[in-house]
Amino acid sequence: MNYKIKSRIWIETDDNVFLGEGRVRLLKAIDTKGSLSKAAKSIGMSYKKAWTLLDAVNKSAKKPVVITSVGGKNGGGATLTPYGKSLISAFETINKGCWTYLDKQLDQINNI
Amino acid sequence: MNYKIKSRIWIETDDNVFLGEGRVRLLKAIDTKGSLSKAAKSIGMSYKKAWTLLDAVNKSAKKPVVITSVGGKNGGGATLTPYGKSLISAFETINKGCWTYLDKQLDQINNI
DNA sequence: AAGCGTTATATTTGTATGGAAACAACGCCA
DNA sequence: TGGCGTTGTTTCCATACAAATATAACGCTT
Repeated sequence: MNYKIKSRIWIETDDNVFLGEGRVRLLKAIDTKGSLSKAAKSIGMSYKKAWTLLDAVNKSAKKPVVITSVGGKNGGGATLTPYGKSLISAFETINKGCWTYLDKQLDQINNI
Repeated sequence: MNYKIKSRIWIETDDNVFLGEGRVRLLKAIDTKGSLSKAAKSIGMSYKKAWTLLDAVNKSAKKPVVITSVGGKNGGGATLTPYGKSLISAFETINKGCWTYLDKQLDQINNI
């Protein structure tokens, strides 16, 4: 059995984690579901954890990432801003590039 | 304040973590100290945790990484094999390459 | 005005992780 | 042969993390 190289990347501001793979997955679910509770349920995450993650994202973001509203037409909801969509896109592009870089290095480990 | 991209890489075999940054730090300390207990103390890690990590490394490695001996001249000890040294070197090279790749991608995040 | 589906928040409960300490086994050495 | 400094292993406890539960607040809708 050969070795595999795995990686995790994330974005920080002042030692606060801002964006990682789990948060990106949550943001994408928010984009398709339109609500935080439905997004959390769709990815098997508790509402509380989802709310905590979203709160951390919004607190350390330079511009708003998700707009939430309480009460109203359908009880409220959460929508991803264009800035949030761009962030997700950039994150995933960089992440894929990291994977392909690591794949190219695999021989250095397996051929020792 | 600008964003920073951070990363963690590790090596797996069959869903078992084989080598990561913490294990590499432990292996390097073993190389300089010659014993597991002294290595653990030198990097502020409990002996039990160090032993557990080393056990996992040895169990999923394709060739021996650390040779341990019980009893004897100085009570025993732990020595890094040439294979282990090569692994550490390759791991750190790949890790640095990952960091420089990510640094080059930073503008994609900060310029949105 | 009551009901609904949200967001937002606090409280409790359960679980997993990690450290501390204790101790057996081992083999050289004096 | 007893002492020493290791590795190897178990047990217990504390702490942090995660999950479940409960509830308030909100504002449209009917």
